[in-house]
Amino acid sequence: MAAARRSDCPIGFALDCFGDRWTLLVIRDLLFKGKRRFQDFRRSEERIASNILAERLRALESAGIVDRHVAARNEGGVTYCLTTKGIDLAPVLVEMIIWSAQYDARTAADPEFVAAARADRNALLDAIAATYRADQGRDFATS
Amino acid sequence: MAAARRSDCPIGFALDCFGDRWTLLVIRDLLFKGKRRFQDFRRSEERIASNILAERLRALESAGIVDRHVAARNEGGVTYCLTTKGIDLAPVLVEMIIWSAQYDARTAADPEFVAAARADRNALLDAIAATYRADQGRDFATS
DNA sequence: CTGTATCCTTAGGGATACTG
DNA sequence: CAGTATCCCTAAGGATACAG
Repeated sequence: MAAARRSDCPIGFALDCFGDRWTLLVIRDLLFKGKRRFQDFRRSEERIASNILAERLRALESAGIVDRHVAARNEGGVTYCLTTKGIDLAPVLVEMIIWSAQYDARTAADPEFVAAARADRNALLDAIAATYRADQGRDFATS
Repeated sequence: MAAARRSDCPIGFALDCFGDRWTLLVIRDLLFKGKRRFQDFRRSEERIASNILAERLRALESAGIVDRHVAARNEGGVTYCLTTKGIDLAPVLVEMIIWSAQYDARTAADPEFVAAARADRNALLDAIAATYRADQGRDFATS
């Protein structure tokens, strides 16, 4: 169901994976907002429709960026989490956040986050991955 | 003509600026392929239509990411170049290239480029900016 | 709660022709 | 060469209802 890729360019490939108006927001929710459930994503500020969300999650799963887990009955519900391939998108998102923080006055990026990124980017990325893996989902992206 | 922004999230802002199927390819052409002219962009592998290209260039200009220059008559033509704000998108593109190089076998990223990025990312970004400003437009992104 | 299923609307995009 | 102007069309997205 994936659209035919338009070129062998790495930028083009990345665009094919997450170059639409919704996918990166879902990844943001996973990476920075600790969201794991369908309804969590739906409640995000941007108000994604349920059919669109379902489709994006399926696409992300089939791209190997997200894992879908069906919890035991008594646990309730379905959860999504990033694979390593998904966590490896953190640098892309971080650079986008830094760029927006620099050029958009209205952007609600955490100044501490940006300062940390500039001071020691590798340490920040390690921290993000560690935090993600610890499943604590601190909200880095917005105050 | 810019669509209303959907949120104050920095990721959302970035998406509003270049989160479509074409804009980042134009920026790629400027940043890594030394392209400066309308027809250059049109000749890119992905074959953008002239009306779409014109619209994206206008949007990029009005976002302050690209500057439009009308050369003297004897110089011929119109050229586009990145502003500082546009050059500052290099980190985003670089991370996308690294990610694609890691996860897509078909991607035609220059191994030297990726190695340089991993070895000393800041040096690479400086080199990109310097090369860009020197207007040499070496082709970093693809072999 | 996690999705499907429909229906409908619109914006984005392709093709093509044309202009200064 | 650097775009406009049209026309057309489809895929992407919103609303809503509902199923397991």
